[in-house]
Amino acid sequence: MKKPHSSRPLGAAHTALFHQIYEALRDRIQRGELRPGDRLVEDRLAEDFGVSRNPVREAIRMLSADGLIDVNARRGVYIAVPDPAKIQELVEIRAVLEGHNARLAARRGNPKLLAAAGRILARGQAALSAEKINTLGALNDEFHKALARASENESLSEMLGAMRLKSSLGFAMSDPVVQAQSWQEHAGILQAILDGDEDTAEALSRSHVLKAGDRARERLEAAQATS
Amino acid sequence: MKKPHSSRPLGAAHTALFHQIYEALRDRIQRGELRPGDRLVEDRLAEDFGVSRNPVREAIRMLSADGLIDVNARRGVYIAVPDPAKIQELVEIRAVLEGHNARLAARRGNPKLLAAAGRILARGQAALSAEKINTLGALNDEFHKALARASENESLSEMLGAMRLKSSLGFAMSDPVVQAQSWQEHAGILQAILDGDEDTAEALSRSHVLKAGDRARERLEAAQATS
DNA sequence: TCGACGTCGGTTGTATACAATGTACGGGCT
DNA sequence: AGCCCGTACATTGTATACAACCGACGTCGA
Repeated sequence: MKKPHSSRPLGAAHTALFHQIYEALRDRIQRGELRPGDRLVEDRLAEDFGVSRNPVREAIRMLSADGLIDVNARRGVYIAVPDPAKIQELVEIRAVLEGHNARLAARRGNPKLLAAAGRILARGQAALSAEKINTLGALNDEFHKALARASENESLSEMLGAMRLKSSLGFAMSDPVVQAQSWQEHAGILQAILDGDEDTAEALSRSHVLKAGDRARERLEAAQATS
Repeated sequence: MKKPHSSRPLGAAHTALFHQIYEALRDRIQRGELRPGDRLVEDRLAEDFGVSRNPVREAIRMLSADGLIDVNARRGVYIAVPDPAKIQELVEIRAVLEGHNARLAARRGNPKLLAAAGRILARGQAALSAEKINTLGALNDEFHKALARASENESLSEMLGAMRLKSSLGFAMSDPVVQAQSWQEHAGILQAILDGDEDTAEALSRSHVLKAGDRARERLEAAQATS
């Protein structure tokens, strides 16, 4: 169950330990190394990271506030197990926000930021053609991040990032045909933004998120049915 | 600067200390007992609450993840000082979400939940007539909470609550005339929801949040100009 | 007079130690 | 056999102790 991840000694940055641990755990969750339902034991984490329990606990509190883990008082903390209904709620909210974000991006029309998004889009399509499926998940995240930046609303950008992470807990990537459709939608969204067509950009973004949410939910329910 | 708040010994509930402290600090921030820019010293808080520094630190980490406090590594933590630009960003996002929430509430049309909102509305209008201005802030929060419940989207409800808190950091209440207009808008929103008019409900909610945001920002900039 | 430097108090960051609770396992009873 | 209960262990929650760093004050020198 637990890979002997063997604790690289925390990249030795000059930020506080609890912060490094917070980011490390966050990364592991995002990468799927820690999966929903997995238990986090403070002692083990402390030993793995080569620190005491205090920084670990503080990191855990932050993850808890982010909603990435569930704390059962005195019964241990677990990676949050996605409840399909909650995920659906989050997806609906994210659809609205992502749509608004696209509208703002179209309104701003910042050439530099949109060009950056275009580059990510090209890389995604290239990776798709080359069938480098394992990199598509990260590129997908990059693309949405680029779009978020293009709206020039930093708070919105942060919120969308957090929501993407929360609503995509279990699964890392899907199969090629689904990815192909997804990147086609990406292209349409970016085009609408470049055209300055706010209504279309918003509508396409919304439906994109909702569709991706449906696909994810299907897979989630299928996975939970087998367990 | 520091009132001798004298530390009632934490209501003696049976939840973990760090959690109680988290909620206590959250409350103090919401009530305005702790104001933006105020410093939080771990030792003092620990002594005030009659506990050690560990639970205090964990509570601080949670508040930090919520965005309610700013942490300057090794330089102390301070109640977040609202940057007008950021507040404006948050208000815009909140307007979109509150609008969507109203749309959902109109779509659901849950009689019980809408009746509850109606009762809050009546209490607010009564308090307005009686010029009990100091209670209007809490009632305003209650009304928006009731509306959030009426959309029957728990995640949205939580997010809106967190955003209201963050975007209304410094100020507790405003003057009577502003409040009167605000409660008039509340009535309009609820009426549209009761009519099942999704478009109107959304539009009114949006403009309500944006107007309230403008008023708050004016007062904030005025306050910062004097300091 | 003014600025560089050293020292010291105050505060944050981390480690270790102890208390308290939950869980799992096994013995005894029916 | 099956269930109840008690004991031991594992783990969380909290307290205390130590280390590292920041900032302010004062001294010294130009």
